[in-house]
Amino acid sequence: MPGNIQSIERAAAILRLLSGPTHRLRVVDLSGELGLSKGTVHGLLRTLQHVGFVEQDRESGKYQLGPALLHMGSSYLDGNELRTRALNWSDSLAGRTQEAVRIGTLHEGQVLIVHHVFRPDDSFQTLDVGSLLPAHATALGKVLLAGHTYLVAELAKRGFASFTEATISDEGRLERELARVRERGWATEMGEMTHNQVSCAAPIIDRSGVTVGAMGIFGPPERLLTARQPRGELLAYVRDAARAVSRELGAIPW
Amino acid sequence: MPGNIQSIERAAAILRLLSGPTHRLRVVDLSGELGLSKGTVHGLLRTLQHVGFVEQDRESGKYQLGPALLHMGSSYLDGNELRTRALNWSDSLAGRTQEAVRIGTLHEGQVLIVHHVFRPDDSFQTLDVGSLLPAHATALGKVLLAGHTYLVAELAKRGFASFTEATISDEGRLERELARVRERGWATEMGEMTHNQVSCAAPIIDRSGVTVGAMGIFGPPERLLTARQPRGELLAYVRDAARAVSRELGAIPW
DNA sequence: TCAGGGTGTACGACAATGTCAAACGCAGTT
DNA sequence: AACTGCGTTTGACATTGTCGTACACCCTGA
Repeated sequence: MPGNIQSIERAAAILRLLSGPTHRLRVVDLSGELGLSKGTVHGLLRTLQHVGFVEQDRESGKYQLGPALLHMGSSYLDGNELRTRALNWSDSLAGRTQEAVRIGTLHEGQVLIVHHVFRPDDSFQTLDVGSLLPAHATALGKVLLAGHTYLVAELAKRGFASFTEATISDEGRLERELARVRERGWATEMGEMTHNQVSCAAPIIDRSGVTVGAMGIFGPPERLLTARQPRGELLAYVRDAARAVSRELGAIPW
Repeated sequence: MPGNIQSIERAAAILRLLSGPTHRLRVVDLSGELGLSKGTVHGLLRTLQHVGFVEQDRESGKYQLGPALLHMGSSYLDGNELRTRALNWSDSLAGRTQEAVRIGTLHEGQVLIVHHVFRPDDSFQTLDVGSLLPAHATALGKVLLAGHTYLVAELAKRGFASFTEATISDEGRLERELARVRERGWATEMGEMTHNQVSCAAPIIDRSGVTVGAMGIFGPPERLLTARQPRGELLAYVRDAARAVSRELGAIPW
């Protein structure tokens, strides 16, 4: 790997920090975190500001992400084949199941939500598109991990965070769970990330056979489950929809 | 303005091209467009790919935007004070008016949609968050331009595109329209961007008195208009909501 | 009112850094 | 089989970004 442009890598590191839990950071915070001199960070920030990637709060002097990123994020979605192909199918899946639908793909070992259809009722729901979810604690993530085995060992180094008492945070148990996912062709998750919230999902596969995404529904257990298992008809709808999208992507019907 | 880091500016230019109408571009397209050597562009792309800002379609070799941008875009929204403060008010505005609500801010002379609440019925609607709309052909844009007068002359240099026969594409007419917007405190738009689609909007003002955003509703004329003017009660709701958000931002009540 | 520590910002000098043009390998065409 | 187009790699040059220091500014507390 001959030469990566380091000023760009540093700029990206700054943006990554700014998209973390603290949305506004000072120059010294960034320079400390990155181990760079104040002046260097300031130069990077100035150009990032000039291109609209960051903006500065004139009162506090702190820096935050800029509007250009929002537009580029939505442009990414427009060009994303997975999402484009899945648009219709996810709508009809939501209609059939009467549940919220999400489509995710892997990004840095987490699940990036690229599409989200609200549950078709009038309840207030917040859009998850653009969110990063933990892979080991969501049905979408399990499906994706099942298709990219090498990742599990890598993620294990950082450890698997526990969100509820149901979270699978042991590598061995997770591996066994993923093996089941692979053989059955779908995954479930039972309150492993949020209490009173369960989900199931199936893989989306492209023409070369790799799992490029996952599609699933989520909601309260009393609606999705019978006898501690996903209701059969819901599961069938999910798997059918994911298979339909795969076929649109050029996968050989299976 | 001593020294902007040019590799970052060039990287940003690449990303801007990739977020244009053509979502997949080749190295030569980019190098031609930017006037840079193929090798340079390739180096930039490699680094951008490494940080997840672009990805390469392995079959065609073309480059497109990457998933990291999606996450950063949504992170921008999380940290955006305008949107955060407006969340509740836009929901209630949509409920009261039974119409779709949008909130926009200025970005590079256009209207960047930072929030969008669907019309509360079951019709299929596509999310506009992240979209860039022309400022001169939307009610949101007129409100924003009315608060940033200097921009009109600047935009006039590039010309005002015509979308329908109602579009105001003459600078003088637009200036007069904006003067009316300023004195009335709200703007309308009647099929000037899309046929059979009208909108009205009011300004959102921060503690220092500058117009930082605009909030409005849009929909078919038969629901929004009476006698070729926005229905009084809808307009009142819009203005009330925008004023409420302004107050949350610290603006002095007026 | 005046020091003090904190911040964001500007300025240089040095050399590490990114750039360019030319060459390579690999497709699909002709 | 030669050719044209692409993405990619290489290596030498000097442009470019980096670093430390120094400045201007805003708070805080005495």
